[in-house]
Amino acid sequence: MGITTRSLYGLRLVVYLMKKGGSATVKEVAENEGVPYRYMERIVQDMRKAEILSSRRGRGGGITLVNPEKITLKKIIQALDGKLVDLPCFPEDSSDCSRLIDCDARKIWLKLIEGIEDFCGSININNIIRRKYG
Amino acid sequence: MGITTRSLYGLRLVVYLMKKGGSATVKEVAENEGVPYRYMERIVQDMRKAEILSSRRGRGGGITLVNPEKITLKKIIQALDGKLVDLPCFPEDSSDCSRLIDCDARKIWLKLIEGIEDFCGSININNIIRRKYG
DNA sequence: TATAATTATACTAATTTGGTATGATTAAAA
DNA sequence: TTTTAATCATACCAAATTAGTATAATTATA
Repeated sequence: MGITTRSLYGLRLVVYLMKKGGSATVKEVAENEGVPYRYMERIVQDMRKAEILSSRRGRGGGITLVNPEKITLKKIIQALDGKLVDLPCFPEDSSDCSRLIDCDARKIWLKLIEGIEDFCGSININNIIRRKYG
Repeated sequence: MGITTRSLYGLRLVVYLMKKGGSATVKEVAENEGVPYRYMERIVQDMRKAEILSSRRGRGGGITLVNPEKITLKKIIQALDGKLVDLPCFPEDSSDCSRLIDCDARKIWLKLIEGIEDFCGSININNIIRRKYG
């Protein structure tokens, strides 16, 4: 289970903006966080689509966190990697994998996924940065 | 965070052997679990090195779980994928990533990893199969 | 009108994953 | 003692994913 650089950089972006307590340009964040600018641009776009942040175009524009106090690790990873955990045994599509019905192995994986989703959903970035918890 | 087919098949192997309650040949397991034989052979080798199972060569040989009651999801994934969760920000090597000292983002990732490791370590396959818990 | 920003999309390179292939080794049975 | 049935050790390859670049369009301000 690998953490991608997309999520890695996405979290850095969120932390950066929270600490700054306002807006910034993508360029500023990329430079300060050591992330390739073009790459960061694309990460920002996905986060905007997921409504983690909003943006303003044109000179003087930039990005702002939408609801800082509600951003969890789960949201960031889902926005950038699509799924939090990807189980490659052909889930909802059914048709494939004849073993699916009453597959004990699969039940164990689903248990794992549920646990990870709950846990990631409970990791509130703002609370951690503000030292409210943990 | 993707689950690999190696871990997927490794867990199937463990469940198969537990239900059978004894030994089997790699070929038997591969056929019954719908896994390519040569691939399963390599998975078995890594699990043997991790002492999840033992093997006997030659005609009449096969594989057996070593301590079925102690096998967790953590052990299986670590044996087959190396790390449970891989954080690509150059950890123990230090030298790389000048941001490392007091990096809040990294602390959050380490918190996640710790949580996942604890959780996976608590998922005991035998207990689940025997319906002792869960 | 120039400039500084985001947006959209296409492309490419590197790495990882998933799987094959080949041959050696071991041990039991014929 | 030879055949057969099993694991063991490596090397190889192809497909998919990930990481990152490139280009041009759009938007808004100065």
